[in-house]
Amino acid sequence: MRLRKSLSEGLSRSGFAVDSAPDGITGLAHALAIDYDVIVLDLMLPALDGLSVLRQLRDAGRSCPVLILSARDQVADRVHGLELGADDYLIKPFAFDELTARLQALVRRRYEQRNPVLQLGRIALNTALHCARCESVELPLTPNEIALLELLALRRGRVVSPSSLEDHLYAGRSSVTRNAIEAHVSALRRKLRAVGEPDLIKTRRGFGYYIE
Amino acid sequence: MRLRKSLSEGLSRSGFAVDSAPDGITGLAHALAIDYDVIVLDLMLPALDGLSVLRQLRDAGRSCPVLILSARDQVADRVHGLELGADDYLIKPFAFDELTARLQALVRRRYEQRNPVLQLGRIALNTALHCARCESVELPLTPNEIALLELLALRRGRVVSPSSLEDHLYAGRSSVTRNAIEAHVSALRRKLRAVGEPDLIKTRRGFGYYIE
DNA sequence: CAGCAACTTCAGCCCATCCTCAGGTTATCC
DNA sequence: GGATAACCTGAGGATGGGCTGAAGTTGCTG
Repeated sequence: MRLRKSLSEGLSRSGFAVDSAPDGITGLAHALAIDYDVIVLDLMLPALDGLSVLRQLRDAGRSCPVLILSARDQVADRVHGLELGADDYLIKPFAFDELTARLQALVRRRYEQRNPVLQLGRIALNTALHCARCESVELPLTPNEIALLELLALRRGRVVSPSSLEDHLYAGRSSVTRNAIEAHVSALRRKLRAVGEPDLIKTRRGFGYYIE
Repeated sequence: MRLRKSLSEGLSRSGFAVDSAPDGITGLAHALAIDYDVIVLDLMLPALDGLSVLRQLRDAGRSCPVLILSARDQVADRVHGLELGADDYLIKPFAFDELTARLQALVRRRYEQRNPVLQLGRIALNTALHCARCESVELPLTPNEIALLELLALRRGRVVSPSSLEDHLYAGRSSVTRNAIEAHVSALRRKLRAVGEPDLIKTRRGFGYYIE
């Protein structure tokens, strides 16, 4: 309980957008519903234990990176977790900095594995460096604009709904106006237009935005 | 008992084509014989309990999406169900809308995972991009028209009632004239006619619309 | 504390989209 | 074959979704 809350707050402060769940079933449901960048999974969970959550996640074909938290004496479980496809583990108690470092490594590795550079028309989007270049000149994008562009790029070929974009930009934290997303899209388009890519981000009325 | 009947009727009214079975053995037999889009499985069943049904279904190599219905105090069973490969669960009592929403999600996920493009005659309907093409030229469809076409396409081979279409287009929100649907169908047909597919959407007088 | 950058909200505009109406057309039933 | 109900469709006014510039807010930095 206390651990969950303090982790949540600490990670938020460190710049992660955090969603947290009180038990295994809820957590699994979230993990199946949302494509998280990384999952921190405590092996000691109410309702559905961590290993089962992990197994079902993998059985569902989800490759999302998972970091396991385990007690010092849960050696067997930890090993089992790694066999089931966990990507890293940490033994409680741990230094908070250690956790953020590992998580960043996992997130980075994930995007790099998928090839960190996505080519979108004349725009080269580097998801590892979080920057976009047009013929090797860097676009001056803000964090939200980059995040938006990455979300659309990683799901290109699909329409992404504004509410889904909200979820990923804000992780359910604040409740913002629907217009916030529109404003960011607008700003992003202006900057794309300035380098001669006016039609990269398209609108599908009534559904959302998409690329390609 | 009562639950089964009312579920059956409610789901039919919501546009699902429903088969129901009074006990586990019958249900399992149906599930093995027919490749359903989705299965709603109550854990409390006569003759053969839900978990056994699920296990045998999975043992037979069937990957059909399964949604479990369980009582609030059946936590262990629910967990077990998820371990056995159920895709979602709902705790009784539940809101009916919640059920239809989950079922829609399961059905859609299934189709989209396979292939987001449905071929309807010469029309290629992309459910991920929410657009329709005829020999690579895009049809200028409005959101409601696309939604309509997708609903009919996902249930092709079956007649879909106007009230079911209403439910899905408006999510129960507003109450519109019955004519609204007719108007949209009309507009959709006109656009299909323009590309040489005049008879894609057919009318079954007194029941509704269908494709193929 | 001032300055600045990023973010969110506000307000207004534009126009695609919707719904309804009214009248025409087609199927069904006796 | 006529009556009736179900369905079709074009037109037009109302709606509201989406875009954008500008103003207000927050939070960081020096």
